[in-house]
Amino acid sequence: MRIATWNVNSAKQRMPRLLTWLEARQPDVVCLQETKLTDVAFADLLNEPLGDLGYEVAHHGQGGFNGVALLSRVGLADVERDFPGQPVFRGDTEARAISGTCDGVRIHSLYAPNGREVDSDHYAYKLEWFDALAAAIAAGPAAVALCGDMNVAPADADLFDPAAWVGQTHVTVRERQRLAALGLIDVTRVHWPEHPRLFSYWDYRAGMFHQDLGMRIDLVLASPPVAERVAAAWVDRAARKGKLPSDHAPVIVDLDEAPDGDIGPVVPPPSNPRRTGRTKLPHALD
DNA sequence: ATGGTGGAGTTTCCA
Repeated sequence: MRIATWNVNSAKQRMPRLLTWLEARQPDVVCLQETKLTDVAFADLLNEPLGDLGYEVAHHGQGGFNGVALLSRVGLADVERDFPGQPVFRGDTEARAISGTCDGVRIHSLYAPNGREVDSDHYAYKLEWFDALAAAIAAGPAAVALCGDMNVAPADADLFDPAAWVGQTHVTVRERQRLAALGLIDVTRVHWPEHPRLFSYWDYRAGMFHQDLGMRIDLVLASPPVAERVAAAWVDRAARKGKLPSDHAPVIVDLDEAPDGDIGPVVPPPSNPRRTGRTKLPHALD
């Protein structure tokens, strides 16, 4: 099963690219963020072309800002908008979370609050949002993947220059603690433990992408039953190139088949690490 | 030149 997550920065502006990219990459499950559309507008624009590509679609949007979607061609069950305990900002529950079960995995498409300035009301909201998310995930299914724009760079290695972020959001200890407290595995980093430029976001301004001055804030965070199935995990930088790109690149993760629980009593071959149960994966979140 | 881009939606806010 191929899972992808992409902050498209307006599904309307990105529609031609999105459809071309889906055909090229053939993801089975797609998490989108910053659609910036209402549910009606998203459906009017995309339900037909996405249906033609074989996807079931669930969208949660408010128009203008935020907006998340979940596409699946391997089943899309028990769709939930928001998550239990999700905080409000200035009275509004923002459209930042949608989840569904796809081929046995609970998939969350998430757009974390930006935080704006450290210690602003938006920053406090961001921390509360992560706290509530952690509680909701802990109470949910064991096989889970959080996919999306988490607006936190897990480590300094996820920044082109850590000095450029001193005093700014996305890198503070409190934000990184919230990310780590989710207790999940950052599967892209696990598969590229030493990669110095595993960025997923580059500011539109000042030629940042062309100089590869970016940061990694788009993540797939998986629980052990999912993480141990990861065969590949990468950032699709090509999708950031060319005309009218999003400022984010997609992250793509391939999962091996789930272990089959219906083949009778199994004595797992001890030489196969996939069957010996997960003990430890390197480079979990700091 | 006192800025750099892009998307929202009206005029400035947001990222």
